[in-house]
Amino acid sequence: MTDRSIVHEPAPGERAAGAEEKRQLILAAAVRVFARRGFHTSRVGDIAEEAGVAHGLLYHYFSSKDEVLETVFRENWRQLLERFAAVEESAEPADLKLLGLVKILLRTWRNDPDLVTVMVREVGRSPHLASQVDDIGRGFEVIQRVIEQGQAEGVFRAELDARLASWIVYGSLEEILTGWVMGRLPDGDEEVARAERTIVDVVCGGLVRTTLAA
Amino acid sequence: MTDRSIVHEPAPGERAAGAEEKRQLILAAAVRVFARRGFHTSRVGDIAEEAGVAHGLLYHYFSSKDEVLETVFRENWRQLLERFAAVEESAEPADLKLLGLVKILLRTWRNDPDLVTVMVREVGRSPHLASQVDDIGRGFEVIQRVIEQGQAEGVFRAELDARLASWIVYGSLEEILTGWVMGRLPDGDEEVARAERTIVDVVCGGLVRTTLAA
Amino acid sequence: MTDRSIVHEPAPGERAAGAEEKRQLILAAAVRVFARRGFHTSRVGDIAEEAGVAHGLLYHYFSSKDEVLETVFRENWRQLLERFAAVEESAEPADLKLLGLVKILLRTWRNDPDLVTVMVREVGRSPHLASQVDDIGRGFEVIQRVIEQGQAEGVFRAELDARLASWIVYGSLEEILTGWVMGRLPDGDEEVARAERTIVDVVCGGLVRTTLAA
Amino acid sequence: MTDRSIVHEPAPGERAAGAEEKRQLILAAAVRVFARRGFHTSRVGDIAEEAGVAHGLLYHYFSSKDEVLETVFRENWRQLLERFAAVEESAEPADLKLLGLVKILLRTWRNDPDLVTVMVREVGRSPHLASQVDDIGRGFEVIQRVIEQGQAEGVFRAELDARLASWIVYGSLEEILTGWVMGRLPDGDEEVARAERTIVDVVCGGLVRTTLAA
DNA sequence: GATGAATGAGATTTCATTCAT
DNA sequence: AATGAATGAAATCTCATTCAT
Repeated sequence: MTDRSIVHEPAPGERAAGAEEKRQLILAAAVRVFARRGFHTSRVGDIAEEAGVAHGLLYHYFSSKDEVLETVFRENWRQLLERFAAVEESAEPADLKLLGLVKILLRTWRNDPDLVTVMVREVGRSPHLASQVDDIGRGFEVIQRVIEQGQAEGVFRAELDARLASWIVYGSLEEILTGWVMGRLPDGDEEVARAERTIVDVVCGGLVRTTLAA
Repeated sequence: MTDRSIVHEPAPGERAAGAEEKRQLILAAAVRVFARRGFHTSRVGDIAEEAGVAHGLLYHYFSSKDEVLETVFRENWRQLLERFAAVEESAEPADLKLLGLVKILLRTWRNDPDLVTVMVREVGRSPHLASQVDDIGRGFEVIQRVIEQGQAEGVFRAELDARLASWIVYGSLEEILTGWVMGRLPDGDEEVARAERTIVDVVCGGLVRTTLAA
Repeated sequence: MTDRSIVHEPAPGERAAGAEEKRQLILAAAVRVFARRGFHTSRVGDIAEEAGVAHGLLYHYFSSKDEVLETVFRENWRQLLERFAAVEESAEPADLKLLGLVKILLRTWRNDPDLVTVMVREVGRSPHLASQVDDIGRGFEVIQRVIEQGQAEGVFRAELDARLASWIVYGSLEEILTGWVMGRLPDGDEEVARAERTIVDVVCGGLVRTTLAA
Repeated sequence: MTDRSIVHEPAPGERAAGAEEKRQLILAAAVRVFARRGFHTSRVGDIAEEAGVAHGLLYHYFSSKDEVLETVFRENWRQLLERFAAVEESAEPADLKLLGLVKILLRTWRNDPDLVTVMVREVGRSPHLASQVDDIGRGFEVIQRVIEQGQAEGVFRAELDARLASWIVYGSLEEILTGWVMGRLPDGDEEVARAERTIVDVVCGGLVRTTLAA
């Protein structure tokens, strides 16, 4: 929606609007199909059928099956990055920012599990989606900067490698999402809340019981 | 190698030995090819060529391309689990055990990057490898038990969810391996050593600087 | 031809008509190829080439090579059964009906030897064409009912097993068709006419010279 | 057995006897497998497995899968022709000879249904078994000569085409065998007896009730 | 925009046959 | 004689993509 305002609209008539709707229809269908069957085993015909259009139409909006996946990733990851940026720019202390980032990712699961499934399973580790490399990196960088900020503020330990730490945080998130995606980890509302707490708790406070805390 | 002594040898002749060698040849070739091109884009012919055998022979030893991947996973993961078990059964305190587990996984990267590439990219998140589900879970369980042991010994904080914590630890490991696999994270000897330290450091000590430590 | 008027036409445009034409093109090509090389030794590519289309198109209309054969059988056998029914329902005496049925089968050879070749060689005795079983049986039943009618009318001997007799009649026909198909029996116009006569003559009158006839 | 005496026996030792046994073992297994799955869908490995030998051994005794089928046909058809010849040379009248021939073929079904299945389904109509052509023809010729003898003796009607008539007789037999093979016709002892009677009855006496007979 | 017929490269898998042991 | 590992031609079928309508 907000997105739409950016896109070139040839005419404010129904034609263009209808066309854009179809495009979104196809993208949404693709997410469902990719989530269900995986990218490689999904057929272009499956996506078209799920969207209720002829499969030829898909090539009106996208140049290939790969581009559909890339678009799914790009358009959604951009939204995520925007929300990341909002957290980063907030006035919170570093640890609360970290919690904010964690919440953004984990709650996306509740909102759109299919989308997360696709992101986690298909995009994260496939080497052939060119665009994704930089964009994903940008997510890590936000986490890294928040950690560095915490170190600069004296809240986080300065001796830790902030870059590696950002990978640890992100890895924790992605693994738990994967657990939910694969159905190997319960994912009710309560569990999501607990996961948020536990990740921040472990990553910030560590597993070890400090003498004072005891 | 160690395997060989365990394996049933149908006949003490060279035939069986030769056959087993070929099987291993194919499996090793498959790992290289899957690492290079990904499972779905690898052709059976590529594997055969890499192994220096006719592609038909592959079907003498395996019933399908899928079974090759499954076998790669199963046979190697089993080895990993055995080494995990050794660490778990050692007399070390919980945090050192955790370090031991971390080392096992991260150093495998140095020993056999292709294998890790395949495990991380193809197996970890593909829902269609039946056997894998249980076996992977068994890895998590070891980590979880080590954490629970730490909690029981009073070293680790008891209020943390040990199961989620094990996913966090494993996710950290896998993400950094992924970083190496994708070439997005430097992976020299020094970096591997630092990653080991950082993971244990973060997970055990947390990011936050405790008042006393300061 | 007659068929066309019955078939459901999805749209009154040329598209559907063109598609149906292609389908028939493929079926006709398949008959020629199967007749020439036999079903098992015919390649899907041969059929496509004979039809002048890409082999992929065959799978647009049929789900497998087997289904092509099944369709050839089903659609043609149905026509035959309709002509059988017409004879059965006519007002002729039983022996003339029998002659009618014989003529239908034997003259098909002259009209479409390839089709008969396929029917005789590939369909009649292959156990894996599911649909065929019932339909073939229906052909026998017509013959049997005509014989039973003849018995009821007192023209045919009542003590004969009508079912077995129908198999005898049909076997006579099929064997002579086979002889033509295999080139072991001459098949000119005259021979076909003589075969018609001889079959009816033998089956109705018997080989034995009756005293009176002598 | 009787056969064996004709074959060249390299030495009267066990080696040769054992070898010949294996050959027969393979042939018998082939008949069972061909009957069960059809020639084209039977694998050489199936035959070997059924025979309990390695599939390589098959090529010790036969040059190809085709040759196995050809051998099955040749060796068994020869036996049949010998029995046909015995009937032909007997002193019986033509109609009884005809009955004799019918009995030979139909009773083989009871003795060895698998063999008949293979003969009927695979050999009779496949154009690629070279040798068979002449041999099968020889069967027809016996029938034809018996009919001609009947005509010469004045028992059978002279105006009938003896050659076509022989095809009719043979077709009747084969069709009923096919009915048994395909399970579309009951095949108990009684049914076999009735089939014998009916075939001779129809073919000799005809379906039509003669005035006197009535 | 929309359809779906048509294409054809390409992938997996099968299996008869060979041959070293 | 006997085995079964090894070969590789060949076949079916899939499916992304194009394009005429």
